[in-house]
Amino acid sequence: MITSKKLAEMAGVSRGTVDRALNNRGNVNVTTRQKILEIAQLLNYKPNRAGKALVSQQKKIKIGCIIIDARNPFYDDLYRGIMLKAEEYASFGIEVLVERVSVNGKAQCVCIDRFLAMGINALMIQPVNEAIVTEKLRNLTQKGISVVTTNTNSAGFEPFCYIGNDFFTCGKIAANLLDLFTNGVCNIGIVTGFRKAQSHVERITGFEEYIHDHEGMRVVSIVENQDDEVESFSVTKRLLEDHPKINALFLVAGGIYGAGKALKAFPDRYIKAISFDESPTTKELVLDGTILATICQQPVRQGCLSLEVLFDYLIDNKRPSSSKIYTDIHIKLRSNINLQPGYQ
Amino acid sequence: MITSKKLAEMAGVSRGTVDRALNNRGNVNVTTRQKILEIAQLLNYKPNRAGKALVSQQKKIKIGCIIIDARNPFYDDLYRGIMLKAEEYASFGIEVLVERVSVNGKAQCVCIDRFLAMGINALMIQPVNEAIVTEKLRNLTQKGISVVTTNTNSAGFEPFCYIGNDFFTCGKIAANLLDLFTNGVCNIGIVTGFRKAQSHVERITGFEEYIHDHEGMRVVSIVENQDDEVESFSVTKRLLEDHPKINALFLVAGGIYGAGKALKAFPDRYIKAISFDESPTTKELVLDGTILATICQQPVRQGCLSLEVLFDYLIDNKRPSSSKIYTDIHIKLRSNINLQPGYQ
DNA sequence: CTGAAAGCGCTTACAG
DNA sequence: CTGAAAGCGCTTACAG
Repeated sequence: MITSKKLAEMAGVSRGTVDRALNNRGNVNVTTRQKILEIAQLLNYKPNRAGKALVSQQKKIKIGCIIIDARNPFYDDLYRGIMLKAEEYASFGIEVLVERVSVNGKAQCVCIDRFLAMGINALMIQPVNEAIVTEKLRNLTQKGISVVTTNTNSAGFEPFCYIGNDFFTCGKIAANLLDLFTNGVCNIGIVTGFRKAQSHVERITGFEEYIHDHEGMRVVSIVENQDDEVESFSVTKRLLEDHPKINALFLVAGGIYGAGKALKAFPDRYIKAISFDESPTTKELVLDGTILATICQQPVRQGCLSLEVLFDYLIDNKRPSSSKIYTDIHIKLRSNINLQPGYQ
Repeated sequence: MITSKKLAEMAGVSRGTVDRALNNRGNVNVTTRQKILEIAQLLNYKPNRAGKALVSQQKKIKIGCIIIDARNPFYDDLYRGIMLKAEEYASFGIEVLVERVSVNGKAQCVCIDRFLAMGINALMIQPVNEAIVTEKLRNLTQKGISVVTTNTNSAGFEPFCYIGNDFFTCGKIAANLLDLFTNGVCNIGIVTGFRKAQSHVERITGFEEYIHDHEGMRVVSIVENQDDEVESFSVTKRLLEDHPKINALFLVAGGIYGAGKALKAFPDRYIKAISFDESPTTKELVLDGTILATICQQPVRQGCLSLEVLFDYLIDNKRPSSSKIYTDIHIKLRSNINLQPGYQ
């Protein structure tokens, strides 16, 4: 293995100088620097991660994490992913602070300020889409604190890296499944969460793009359930009553349990339904056949990846391959919804 | 952070003694050992990975990898996964040796012997299912060399860890998809690779278990294509000619391109076809609608995981959570077959 | 059975 | 602009 010590010997300088040259810390004579870089290149020198990690512990690196606090098992999975990595990184001397904050821009900002006071070096956040948060995150970036946004993004903010889903493609896949389940002929009812929520809009846009060149597929009506189970039950029920021809249902966001209850009120309509994510109630609906497929987005992995990206950057100065990392999209049916996910 | 140095101070002994006690290296007075373990437990001591990694480099750890050499892009992906990790571990001073060997038990054994002579500490292998290989792998295990089997296993051999697919469940999922695509009513033709290949048999068993309680689904005939494209074309063509009622096709293994060609000869039959993996030719068949869905098994990730498991064990003495790690099963349709996989 | 010393590869003050 | 020394947390001979 080629080490910085060997490099120093070959260049006839000290290891300190090698370090300064390779890491652009200044205070190196230009020609000396050139020489060192050349030799490093020639021997394909790669700094040893273990050595690097050991000394970076002295920096007492802290990573702050803010995830949304709401009654949604999806967020619990995100949390689990974070904790998995937090534990691993503890053994590298890195401290990970995690806070669950309600869906509220101000509350998120307060938490960020608290993290700042504690001296975090990087932040992972599932941001609420409010101007006040965008502003705050921009501020952090200016201060040199890298921000990773997970699962959602704050409009107009350019994070160090976004980690999450490609909502547009998810919508397309939903349409593709309905196409296959109905032999390309269906009257579709769409139940969305909020007409304005960016992720919900993107899913519907992807869905519509797919059916655009599938003549037999038609959207009959779109209703909104505010991500609320009770509301979802009543709007879905009314939707199905008002449109007896609907034989396919696209459940865009929350309120799946409520919609499922409504579906069960029309057992003889054989409506093909598609949903997202796999909360326990959704799982049950897939298992009992009310929902034929649900499209999942690896929340645990999103949590893991967010910390991995920051770790690699803080310890190794290694940037992610892209500023957007999309997790895999899993189609789950009755026969695979109960599988343990592979190693996260 | 709590370090072995701190532990030593608290127990009033040297770091050497702490090390011997915690790692069961012997030569420690029983009561001293007890005391050290107690304190470690109390303070929830976790050894620092960076420190451990740094010293384990002096062992010059070598991992040997043997994957099958055949014209199958699946194996290339496995190779890519291995190389990804090999590069990462190089920066931990670990050497990864990779050989591609033809489907031949003796050739694999010769390669293993070569690796032994080079002093490998662990082996990753995609074993050929022959007694001679099983025997050799058992031998390695006895010598204290951990063996991970990837993608397939050698009958009767208990590896340190198996990493790959759950073929049985894959078969079930295939049946589940056909169920959904045909509204539960179909006459199925099955094209398998080899009647005796374990993985092919398992996929068919899973498939049959699913249709067992789905009255409308019926298997009309099973044919064998020897994983050969030309053979596959002719047996599939004959199958469809002989059974005009077949409206669903289950492609169990290789020869997908040939089967696709045969399918195209019967455009007016609208046969619903399902396959496995995503070689370039299979991708094309999914994109042009000949195959509706293909079930994929993350070969790159299988390669990565195999090395990860060995790394964690060699460096950290950490065993995998289970002796079988199944990678995720991805259902790919026209709308998601061209997506880049998330971070491997 | 135990401890003191040296070393893994890297970076960080500090003295010059 | 440069080098010598110390140190991160762990393990490994070696001397007693």
